[in-house]
Amino acid sequence: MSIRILDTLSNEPISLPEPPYEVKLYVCGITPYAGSHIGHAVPAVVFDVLRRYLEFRGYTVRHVTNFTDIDDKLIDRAQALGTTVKALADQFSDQYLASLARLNILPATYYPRATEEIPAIIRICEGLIAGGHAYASGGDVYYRVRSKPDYGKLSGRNIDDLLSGARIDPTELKDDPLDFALWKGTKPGEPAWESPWGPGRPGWHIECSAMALEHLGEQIDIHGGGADLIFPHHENEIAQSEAFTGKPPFARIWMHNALLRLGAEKMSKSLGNIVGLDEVLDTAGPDAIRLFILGSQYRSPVTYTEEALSAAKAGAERLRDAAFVAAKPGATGTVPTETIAAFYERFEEAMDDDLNTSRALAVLFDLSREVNRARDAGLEVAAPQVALRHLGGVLGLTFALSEDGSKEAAPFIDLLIELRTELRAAKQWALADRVRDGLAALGVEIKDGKEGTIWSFS
RNA sequence: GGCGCCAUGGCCAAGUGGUAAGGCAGAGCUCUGCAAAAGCUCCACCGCCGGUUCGAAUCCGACUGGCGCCUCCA
Repeated sequence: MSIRILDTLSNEPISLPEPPYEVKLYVCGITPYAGSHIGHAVPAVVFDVLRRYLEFRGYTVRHVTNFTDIDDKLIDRAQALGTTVKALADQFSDQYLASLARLNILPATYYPRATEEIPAIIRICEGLIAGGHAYASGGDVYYRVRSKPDYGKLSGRNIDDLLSGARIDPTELKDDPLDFALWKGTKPGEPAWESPWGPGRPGWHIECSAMALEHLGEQIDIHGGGADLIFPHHENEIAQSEAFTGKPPFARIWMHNALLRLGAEKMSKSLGNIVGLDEVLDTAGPDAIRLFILGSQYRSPVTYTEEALSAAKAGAERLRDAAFVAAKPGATGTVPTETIAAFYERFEEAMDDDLNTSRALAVLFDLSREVNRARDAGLEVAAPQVALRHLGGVLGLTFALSEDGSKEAAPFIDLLIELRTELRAAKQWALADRVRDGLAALGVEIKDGKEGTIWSFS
């Protein structure tokens, strides 16, 4: 079977060409004007899993994710903080990438920045003007929404409905209130670049078209992002890209993840209901976050709650224990190859079906049970464990013990556990339990096994 | 107002025509100095009403409740 992804535009499952094939993947990135919240982890994890699964299935992936490092919010924020747009953007871009690394996200092949694509942006504006799809007005350049009849095809709207929406701010510089800015003439104090229309800066949507065109070509395979980008961002991207190249489709597949909610509402900076990504990373670790996100299919909205996260944390621990538990001493016999193969089949079947990570996760939990059963039955556990770690790796799970920076504590904890083991051997239960309870109070969990005692940070 | 989505056990979440995956929590048993972990067993008829069908959580219609986009947002 082949991988099928539901395309937002056609609402049909679309397959990619069979491998070997290089998948051209463009995922809309962030505007780095503030710290990241867990909502940002959703597309990062979803598209990371897409990438890992494609590679698992034999594809190579050219993955480009942009930083929109020039825009109104950045300008306002920089002025408020008395810093430069560039310094601000660099700070939050770096911070974002550091958080992604902690989440075990594979780095994109390339991370272009809007401010480094100005020549391409200008070239596209000129091309659109030449083709009659855009016009200069004042120091601005606007895309003419009515220049092609299919505007609105991605988000399922038509221009006249949009007009009746009445939240549009008509500007005298625009021929039509729905036309959007490709290039904005500069205002005093703003960063600006030279252009045929005078000094200015890119509008919001054009940078993505430019970067996709520059780094992936005129037609890409998968264009992804959060569902909130469907309109107007991706709608406008399609319009200007296809108008510019004259080669539809701009993207073979449009793939959008549902937004994370906090309580009943979506999490967003404007609502002020944000939970920082790094804080969650600190308390729950990367695997729990991934389990939490991948527990539902990417097009279903997930709701962030403490309970859901701690449930995911418990699940991550279960997987990790199974992935590394030791076989009984003197274990003989192994789990049949066919049994292992069946898990792979189920996993692939789930993932092929529009990245059904929820089902794929169920396979991993079943595989964990297989490991534990094999161990209890006195079998070798290496084979199912290798499979578990392999397939878990496709979902980007690290199986790492807690990533607490408490490594310095490890030797001391080991020493205490050694002492406790001796106390237990001497049947000094009260003292042994004091050690265990004391460690527990400090956040160190102990598990006694046949092969000795293991511990972890809870 | 326009476009669209969702409603499954205590919580989360798969499942789109044939009698409900998985996780968390809970109960019992086994194992164990105790505890934890692990294994086994148990725990739902799928928002409401009507319809189609031999048969529906799954299709159609109405209703109720919730959410998203239409404005910066991943």
